[in-house]
Amino acid sequence: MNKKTSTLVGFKQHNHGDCLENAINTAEEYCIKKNLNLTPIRKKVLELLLQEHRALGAYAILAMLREQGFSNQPPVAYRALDFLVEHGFAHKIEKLNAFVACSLPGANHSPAFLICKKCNTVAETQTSLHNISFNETANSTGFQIEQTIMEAQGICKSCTETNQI
Amino acid sequence: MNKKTSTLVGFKQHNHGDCLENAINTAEEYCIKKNLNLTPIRKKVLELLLQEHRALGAYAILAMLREQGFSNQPPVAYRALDFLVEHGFAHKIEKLNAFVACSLPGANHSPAFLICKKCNTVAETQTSLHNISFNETANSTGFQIEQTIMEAQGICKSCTETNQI
DNA sequence: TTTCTCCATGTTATATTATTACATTGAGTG
DNA sequence: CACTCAATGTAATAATATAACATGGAGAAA
Repeated sequence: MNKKTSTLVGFKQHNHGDCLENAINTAEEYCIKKNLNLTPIRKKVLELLLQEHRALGAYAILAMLREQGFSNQPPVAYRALDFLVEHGFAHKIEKLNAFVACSLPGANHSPAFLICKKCNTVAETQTSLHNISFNETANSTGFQIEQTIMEAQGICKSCTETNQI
Repeated sequence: MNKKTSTLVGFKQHNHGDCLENAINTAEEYCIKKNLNLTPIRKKVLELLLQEHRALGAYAILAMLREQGFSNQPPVAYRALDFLVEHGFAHKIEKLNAFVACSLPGANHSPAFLICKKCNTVAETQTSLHNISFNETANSTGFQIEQTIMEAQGICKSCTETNQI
């Protein structure tokens, strides 16, 4: 397999402070360019998600918002999440009914996720090739794919190693 | 693409009565062989699912069970569904929080689903090849995949054609 | 037979996730 | 100024899922 067809983020070491700041800056620039309104709530939710490489449930986010002085009715979180997902700043992990910040903003989006059952870390990969045969299967029957969900659950390297010690 | 790498069921014509009866028979034989207990409730839920090529929510199933005289508390449906999913007779469609009968029982299971947004039909395909690059991406980072979810949403051929007329 | 065990089911209650509906605010426009 | 529209505030409720404990009944063990 050609290594260039896939990128992995989330089970690697990286400078998390930079990671967060870069992502926020990128989002802000993108919103200005696209005339989108990255309001305080939306930005805060994005920050909360970026602080983790785990999926957060809407109600976990809601609790954090309350701590920051925002209103804590469910629609507050869901609206912000809807905005972030709609514009590619975050993704919903269907298996967990929870949300992660996008690790590869700006990229053509057909992401796939690796979800560790032990530590709940979620890694995002790109799926340029993964989907080809799936798409072709679909197209050959006349089915027009609009959105694809790919999520794998298992155990990440770090948890496997920890377990073996 | 090699057509043999994927099979599609659900957007094709077929004799539904036979389909249902065959599936039930297959399930019964399989359960005898594996010493599994296909109780009346479990069998009824499987029948209900087989009558559709759509995903049914647990509460829709529950309502149908009640009509048939079964108890209608949520655990009744969820337990039966758990059994069916665990043994490969049904699948959960995460995107819909709903369940479909397995279209390819006995097959090595790494299914992928095509979900029509218009008619809600769910087609099951096999993913022998689809997953290879995903698996390799995962493995190359030491992630051990236990289960993979692949679901595509879009418009099926029949709905596309209907729309155009 | 009696008792034991275990699986399946019955039942109550509650947890978790998500949406509907309507009111309010506030920035930008005509 | 008042209109509009997007964003937010708020209350209520819908939809999905599970925990916890009680009951029943088949088959094994005594």
